[in-house]
Amino acid sequence: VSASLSPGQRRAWTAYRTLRLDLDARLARELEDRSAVSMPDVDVLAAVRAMADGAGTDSTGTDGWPVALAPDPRPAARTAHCVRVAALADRMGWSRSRLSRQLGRMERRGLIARVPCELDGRGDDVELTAAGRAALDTAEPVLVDAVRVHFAEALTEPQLAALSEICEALTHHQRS
Amino acid sequence: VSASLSPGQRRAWTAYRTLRLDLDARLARELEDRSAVSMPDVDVLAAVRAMADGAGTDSTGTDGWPVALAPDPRPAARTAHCVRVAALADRMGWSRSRLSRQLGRMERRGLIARVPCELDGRGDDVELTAAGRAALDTAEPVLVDAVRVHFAEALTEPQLAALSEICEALTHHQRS
DNA sequence: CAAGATTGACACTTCAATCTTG
DNA sequence: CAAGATTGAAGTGTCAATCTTG
Repeated sequence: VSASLSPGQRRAWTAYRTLRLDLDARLARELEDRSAVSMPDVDVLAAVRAMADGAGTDSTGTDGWPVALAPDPRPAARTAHCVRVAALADRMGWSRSRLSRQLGRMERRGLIARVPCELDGRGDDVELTAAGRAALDTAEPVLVDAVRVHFAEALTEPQLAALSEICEALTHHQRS
Repeated sequence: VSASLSPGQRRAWTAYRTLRLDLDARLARELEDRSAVSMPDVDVLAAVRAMADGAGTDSTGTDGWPVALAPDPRPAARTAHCVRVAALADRMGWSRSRLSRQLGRMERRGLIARVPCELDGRGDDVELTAAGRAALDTAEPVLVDAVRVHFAEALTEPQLAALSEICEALTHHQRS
């Protein structure tokens, strides 16, 4: 099977790919300019806070705040009250290796700490430092504003609904 | 300005972000499984071929084939008949540094060659090797098929049109 | 000095191998 | 040995120097 795409298909693919490149770069740039952290940093900080606090599988903060506007948390598996690396990785949909490296960089910068887990000597628990909490408090509104300005407010309600449906359909189609 | 997003806005953002992550990973994976090259490799190979052959600013191959399904080529600046790194970078919308590194990796793998430019001794011309051409010939249909299966054919004509308009609107909004 | 191009330092990501503890 | 977690090696990307030639 190898013909070309139709004009309509090609237009959509090009438009999607162009948007993806521009928008990601823009959001990352604004976040890094206006806060001390990067997108992956925010993902981790928010996920750690969510697991430490809220306990549950819930992806939404108590105040209606999205957990860092992250994508679907995968089916969560909680362990105890401490935040294990594997549980965090599963919840975020990240590989262990990826998370381990990200935690390493963040630990060096003082955003998180790894403390040996009492209950199970293999590996550590992850905790937010005061600096990590502060950084997250600064970064989250910056990120939400950027998403609002460069994405949400540029679309009408019907457009938002159409985009949601299309993206969800594609995601579902692909996972099937 | 810092309130939360509306439910519709949040749904759209989440759907978009989830799609972006899944789809990119899927396409990259299929390409790398079924060919000897990566997405950035294909971008470069196709852009070099397009500049070496077709000359013009045109982004579409003579046979109606998209140049690697790449995003908008930026306003092209051609120099001579040889492919200079800077011209290639501009055309692709890549930084020089990024392209230089990518070319370095590709040269090591024998996909492209850098030959000293006669007309202007600063820097080299980029050429496809036979292996590079072959790799591109293998990879392009693989990539198009993946885009068709995981993107284009999962959407109806009206959905394709709607998605194109939405993505184009966002891109335009952001560049303005 | 300008322009063409590369490099150093670092952030991010993946895969496969590894180390440690249960 | 299983599971928890990190690490080695390599690809990818950015910014700020840097080196070379015009």
